[in-house]
Amino acid sequence: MESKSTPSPQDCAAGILDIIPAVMRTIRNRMRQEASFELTVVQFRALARTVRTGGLSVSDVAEHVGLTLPSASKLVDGLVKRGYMRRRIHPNDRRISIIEPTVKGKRALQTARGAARRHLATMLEHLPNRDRAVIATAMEALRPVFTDDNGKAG
Amino acid sequence: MESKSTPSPQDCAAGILDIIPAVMRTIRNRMRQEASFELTVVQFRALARTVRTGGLSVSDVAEHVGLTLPSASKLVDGLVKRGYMRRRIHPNDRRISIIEPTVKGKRALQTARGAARRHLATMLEHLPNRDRAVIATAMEALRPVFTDDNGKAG
DNA sequence: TATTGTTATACTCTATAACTATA
DNA sequence: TATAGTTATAGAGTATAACAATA
Repeated sequence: MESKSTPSPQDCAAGILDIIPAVMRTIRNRMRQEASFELTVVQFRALARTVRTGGLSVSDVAEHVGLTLPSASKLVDGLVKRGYMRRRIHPNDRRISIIEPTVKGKRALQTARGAARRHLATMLEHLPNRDRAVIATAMEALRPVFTDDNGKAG
Repeated sequence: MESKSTPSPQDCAAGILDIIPAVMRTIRNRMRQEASFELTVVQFRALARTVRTGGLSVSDVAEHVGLTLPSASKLVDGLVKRGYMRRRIHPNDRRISIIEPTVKGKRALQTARGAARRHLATMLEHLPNRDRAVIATAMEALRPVFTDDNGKAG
């Protein structure tokens, strides 16, 4: 594999298009199979954002997970109904719902994240150290391109 | 960023879990927005597999895209109805449907792939060459872990 | 009037169960 | 009986449009 000498943006994009969906499918399927995974990827992301920020609006959720506002509202509905988060009215603007995680939500997130991480880690275990280093570095390179935030999500 | 010295499988997994969904969301949203993208990610993958293999069973499609057999059957239904592929009966076993791409299917795939690649490439353009090299290498490292096949998909 | 969010409605995707046809 | 696939049915997720409440 001596194709490492400066791939074009197109080559790089092709590689991403080729691999990322497969990785995502693995993550998603795993979430579906595991009993401890009671969250879809979107729900996971929404909850993670809620936990991370400590409290945010429905619009913020919508933007973060890439849903329309009505869909985000329904997404929150479901997570509230299941006890992972709660709605609170913004003290200065009664139109705004502040979404906050519950203790159960924080726990579920940690459980889900841990299980996903462990499963992925198992799959990566047999790679040479060097490959893992490259992968980790690549993820950090991709972060600013595909993420609004700057820090670690979660 | 001097965290390159041998990240643990867990660290590596955390990075993947952090970034991959965001990348995937970008790809998916782009596919939804672009008029030239008449395919969802799953449809895209199924069609790509069909084109790549030249002909395969519904079960093969199901396994490749990670759907149940009935769902894959319906997926094929839709793609056949829209003229991207056709069904043919296996000459030696009449139970098996051989799925083949049509000319329109091959063209649509190339169009979709090109558009996706161009869009992603634009996003990656401003990265330093070195980052792109790392990303491309990382994708190749991930390929055998998350993919059944060995060659390039497409 | 503009903004934030919810409700109403419909469509797509996916799953499980039951079924058909073939081996 | 076992296998490949389809049909029937139902549930989740998402979108657009219409609405309600607040600013």
